[in-house]
Amino acid sequence: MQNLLQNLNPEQYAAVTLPAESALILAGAGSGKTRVLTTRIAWLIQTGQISPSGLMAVTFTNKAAKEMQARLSAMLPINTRSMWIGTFHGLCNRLLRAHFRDASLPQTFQILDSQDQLSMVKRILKANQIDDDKYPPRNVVYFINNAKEQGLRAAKVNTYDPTSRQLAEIYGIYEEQCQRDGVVDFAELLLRTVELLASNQPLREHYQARFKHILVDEFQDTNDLQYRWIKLMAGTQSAVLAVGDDDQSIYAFRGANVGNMASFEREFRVQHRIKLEQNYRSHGHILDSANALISNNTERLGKNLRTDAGQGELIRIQEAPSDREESQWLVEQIKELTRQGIASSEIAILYRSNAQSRVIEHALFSASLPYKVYGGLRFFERAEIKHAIAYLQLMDNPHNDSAFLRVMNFPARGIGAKGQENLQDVARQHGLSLYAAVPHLGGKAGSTLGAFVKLIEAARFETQMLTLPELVKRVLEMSTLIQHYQNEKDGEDRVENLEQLVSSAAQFIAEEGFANDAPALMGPASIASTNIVQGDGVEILDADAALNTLMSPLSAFLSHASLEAGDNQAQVGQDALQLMTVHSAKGLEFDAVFITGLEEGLFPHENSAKETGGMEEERRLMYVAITRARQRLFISFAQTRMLHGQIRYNTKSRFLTELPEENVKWLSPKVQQNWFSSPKSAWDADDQYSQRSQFSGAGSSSYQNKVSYAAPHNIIPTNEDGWRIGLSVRHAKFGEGIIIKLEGSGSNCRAHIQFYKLGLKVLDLNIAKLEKV
DNA sequence: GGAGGAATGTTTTTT
DNA sequence: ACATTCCTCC
Repeated sequence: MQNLLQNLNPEQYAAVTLPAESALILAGAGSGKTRVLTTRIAWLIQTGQISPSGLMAVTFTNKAAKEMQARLSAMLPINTRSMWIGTFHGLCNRLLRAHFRDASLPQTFQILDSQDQLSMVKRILKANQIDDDKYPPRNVVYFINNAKEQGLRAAKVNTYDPTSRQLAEIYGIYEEQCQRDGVVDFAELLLRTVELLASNQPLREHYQARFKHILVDEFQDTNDLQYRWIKLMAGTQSAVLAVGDDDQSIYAFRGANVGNMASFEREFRVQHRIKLEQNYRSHGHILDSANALISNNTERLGKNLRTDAGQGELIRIQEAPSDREESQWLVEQIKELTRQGIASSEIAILYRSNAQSRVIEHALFSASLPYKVYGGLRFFERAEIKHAIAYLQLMDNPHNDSAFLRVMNFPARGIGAKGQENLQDVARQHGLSLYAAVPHLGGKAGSTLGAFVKLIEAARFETQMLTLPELVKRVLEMSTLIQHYQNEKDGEDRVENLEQLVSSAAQFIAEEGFANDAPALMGPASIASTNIVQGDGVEILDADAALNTLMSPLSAFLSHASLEAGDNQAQVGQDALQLMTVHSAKGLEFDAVFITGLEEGLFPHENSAKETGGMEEERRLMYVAITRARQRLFISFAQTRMLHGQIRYNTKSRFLTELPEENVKWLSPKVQQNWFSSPKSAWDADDQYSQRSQFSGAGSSSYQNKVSYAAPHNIIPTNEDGWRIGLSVRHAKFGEGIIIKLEGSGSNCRAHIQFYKLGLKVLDLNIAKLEKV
């Protein structure tokens, strides 16, 4: 035990050895959060305060869950597979499998991923002749997921106008369809579990009594439904350890509610709040900058990182005339870092949006610098894999319409759009699944579809006793998927992926502890034997959490395919530069980090201004970006950038002005764009006018650094008609103002103009009569 | 059923 | 600019 607690700093030690009461750990970036979480678990077990089955640890990503299991295994000789360590969705999946009857689900219910959910909504809109211009499928999906995250069923959704009534109606049809198909979407996994626990007292009390300790990672990212689930699992007796960092909350856009941290402290009567502020990652200049930047946010619980690592290097800031030159500069800097002996894989290039990667990739490619882009298509999201999975889903549940639709005519077997529509009509009339409706269909479509149904039935019969890898292999053969791709030009990769599916099935069986010869379709006998019937007749499962005790190998594999879409990350080990969005960089760290595109409108993103709290979230995003760096941090921006086929003229990000001057070094001339680059600049303040007038002259203002640089005219670009950012203009109606952004060119050129009296307007330069002042 | 052209929509993302 | 999806025509 002494080993476990060795080398913890006082705050970490305090967190690890907290009494069995609820607590909030504010864990700053690089403060050893995962270490505290895993050591806490190990300490609780080793000191005999809890058995491995008496605690639950929840994360957001599979990666984090696996990391926790791996570190725990290294600390204690225990089987972590049977422990309740997993993602919100993974653990809910397990609960619903164990209590499928109480949750009114078929035992082999399947999980709809986002793609499937969207196609299902599209299908419903079509079948009910709802105008998808008025109700775009994406919005409908958003509406449904949102309602579910509020815990609202279709019948309970607030409707206040015809549009919301229609949306609620679609939601209702969607619910019915899912139930009939035996499928649940991601939000449903959570909602179903919450409803199950809320309505089933014995079950709820059972789990509340069982899990004396609940640990939640990245608590700032929880949404309302996830928070409700934690409350239901905890009851009043369990000790909940919430670990999070409000300054790293960057997922409000997908429903995360930082407010859950405050609610947690209040509702769980938290007596222990521990701040982990000692940073083990970054050098001083980097950390000071991060601290200074984030102090501009008002909504904070308050935290300041410190380091013993020394000040280190200054942060380098580069201004480039264009995005291409920014990338060129990147190449030079990276070559220099490589010369200094920094491994490429220890260098990250971060950007706010994926669209920015193209020009960077181009420059890196031309310079023959190897790189990896994170965030592409993942293994189980590839079309050929989705097709194979659909066939596998039909083995377990042929009434899954989503799966049926995906492959009933793939590979093509002559079932046209007409036939498909007829089948859907017949199915709707009889209230049947597509599969069950086939015998009611006549004509040519009836016989071709009949053949397809026979194929599925034959496959189901033939594979009954096969193991999972055998079953996958056989289904690939019978479906002729592999054949189809072999005949297709450029199909080699797809064939390879399909073959890899067989090996990933074999690997899965081994990792999850299924018997090598277990029939894929057969549920484990242990489900029945571990169900204990309590006095009041409610079945309570008290098995471990291992998949092999809850599901058939096939069911488990299909869950795995939906819940862990596979790696979207570059291969580790290979020495290549790491390209990714700031969002995907969260949780990672690198020796050297480049943050690119620090421009108003891009970072902070222009869309963020529309959302309440949007600017603060952008600033947290910048905070996350800065704190990824261990030793070297570079920040760059470009005056012009190609975006959506148009040249955009942007000004430097306000975040740059929020970094303390003593921590940064400007590599390029600092351009005088002061009139609008300061976030606090007030347009109606008189002294702003005088600053503006300094622009046309070449001198530096007091606002500037001591050093004076080249005249800004050389740097700020002028477009073909002589318009440029910073130009003062007069409009007959709006009065005087200043151009802060230019979009497009030629006959399609607009200017964003900040008028002193009337504020921001966007004017078409070919229409508006503007006078240069 | 597939090729080729038009229309469309582009912040961030996990499960 | 560019990818994806939709639509039309053979």
